[in-house]
Amino acid sequence: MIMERKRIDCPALPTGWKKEEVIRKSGLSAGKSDVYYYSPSGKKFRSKPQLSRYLGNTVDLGSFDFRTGKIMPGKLQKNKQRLRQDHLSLAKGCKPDLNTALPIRQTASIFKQPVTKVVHHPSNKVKTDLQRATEQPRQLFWERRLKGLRTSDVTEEVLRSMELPKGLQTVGPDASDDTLLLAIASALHMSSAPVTGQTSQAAEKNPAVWINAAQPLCKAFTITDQHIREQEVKVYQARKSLEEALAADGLARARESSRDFLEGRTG
DNA sequence: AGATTCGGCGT
DNA sequence: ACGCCGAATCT
Repeated sequence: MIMERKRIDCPALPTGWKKEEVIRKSGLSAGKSDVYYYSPSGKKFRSKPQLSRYLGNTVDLGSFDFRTGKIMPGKLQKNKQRLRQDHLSLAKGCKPDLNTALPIRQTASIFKQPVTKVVHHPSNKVKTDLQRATEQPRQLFWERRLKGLRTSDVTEEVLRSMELPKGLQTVGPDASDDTLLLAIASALHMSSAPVTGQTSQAAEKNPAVWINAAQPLCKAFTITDQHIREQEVKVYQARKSLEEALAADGLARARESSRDFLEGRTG
């Protein structure tokens, strides 16, 4: 007997995502149901955290109800978020979860994502001035929050991290190279001003007092022609592998859609 | 091996 | 009461 096993389009998710509900037919929990989602590529998801990890920041699942598959506003958004990155998430083998453990703003985004400053006064008006992005107060040592973040691809495999040149060294309370890398990457995107590092000698002795918050927490550095030439090679190689990846992806998509067509499916 | 299915822990 | 995920079972 063929059970009704229909995968229905889920409008609350990006196009191509399907939802399925399976009724339990025996055991103590007979009559209850399980809900699954399928990505456009066919990967199965059986919980909201799993879905959330996969979609990352591309979709806000805050008010997404996994069981119904609909956005449910009014459903108060539980603050499941710990203020500190505590023992629980810092514990062995537990990778930080970009989506739930940290506010989106703290990622090294290519977009400016300023902190919103809310001041209570009836006569205040909302400013839409984009320029204010650069005027926002910045927390001293905010880079510490980048600690432990890892780049990973959609399959959650951790990608090989970049290595910084020897000449770059951290200043301040967090001495890890990982954080330094992220801090510098952020600095490059946050402002069009040159990234110089901390130029004050005093910053090294007493960072809390002398840090220039507009600059990443690294010692001042010098760029040589040799550095530039090396970087040019890296960029060339990166472009080449991107080109290859795009070509491979194009082929894969073409294959998949023709297969779907032959098997009478819809895309 | 991969998919399916139900149990049961934690909240 | 239910979300989530481990693991037994099925194909």
